[in-house]
Amino acid sequence: MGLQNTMRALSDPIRREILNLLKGGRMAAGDIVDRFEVTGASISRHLSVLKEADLIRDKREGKYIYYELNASVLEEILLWVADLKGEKNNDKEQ
Amino acid sequence: MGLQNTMRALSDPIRREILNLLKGGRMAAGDIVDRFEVTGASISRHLSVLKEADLIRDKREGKYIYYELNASVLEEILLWVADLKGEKNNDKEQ
DNA sequence: ATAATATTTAACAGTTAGGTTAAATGTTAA
DNA sequence: TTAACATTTAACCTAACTGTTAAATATTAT
Repeated sequence: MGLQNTMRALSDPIRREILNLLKGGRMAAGDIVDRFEVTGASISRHLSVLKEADLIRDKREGKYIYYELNASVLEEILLWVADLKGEKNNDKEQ
Repeated sequence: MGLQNTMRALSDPIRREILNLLKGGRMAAGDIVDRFEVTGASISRHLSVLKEADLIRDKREGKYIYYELNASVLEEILLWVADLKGEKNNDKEQ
């Protein structure tokens, strides 16, 4: 939970690309693996990082495990970034 | 440059906190150091990571080096996140 | 020029991250 | 039950990250 988990999860390009893929709908782990040059084990750990961050959800159906995007967590990032971009006044820190 | 640099820079909590501090206006490196428990050398490297990502700019004035926020880079993140949150249709990847 | 202050850079140590292969687990089908 | 398939977990290796202390650089003041 929390911004830290989310930011850390998003700091890896493969993980961001996985999220992009899932934007188009849920995918089985194996289909995700096929989109990358790294091993299934490696993707599996990326998926677990994304899951810990609650950026994706998984659901087993038979021998497949489907992953889907959970974009709601991204709201926190939007707020954080917007706040930073927001009122950029020139108050001096004391 | 690019999203990767930005995301990596934002993945560290100290660096995010530095950006938050700079939201209130520019600060000299030493004043930033005073806000954290780690050494000046450590903060200095955090600052250089943020600078590489173009999230901050620096300007020497006499013996002080002032850092200020460059929030414009954050636009890219907003776009990326918004896109991910956006049209979440249910097309299957082929 | 020397000293004092502000900040960065270098060298090193410990930890974390991401990749690989091999073994383990869960599910389906023969 | 055995085999085949899908996925994860474990063990291991290397590279990257973050922190420390000490040395280097830049500026100002004496």
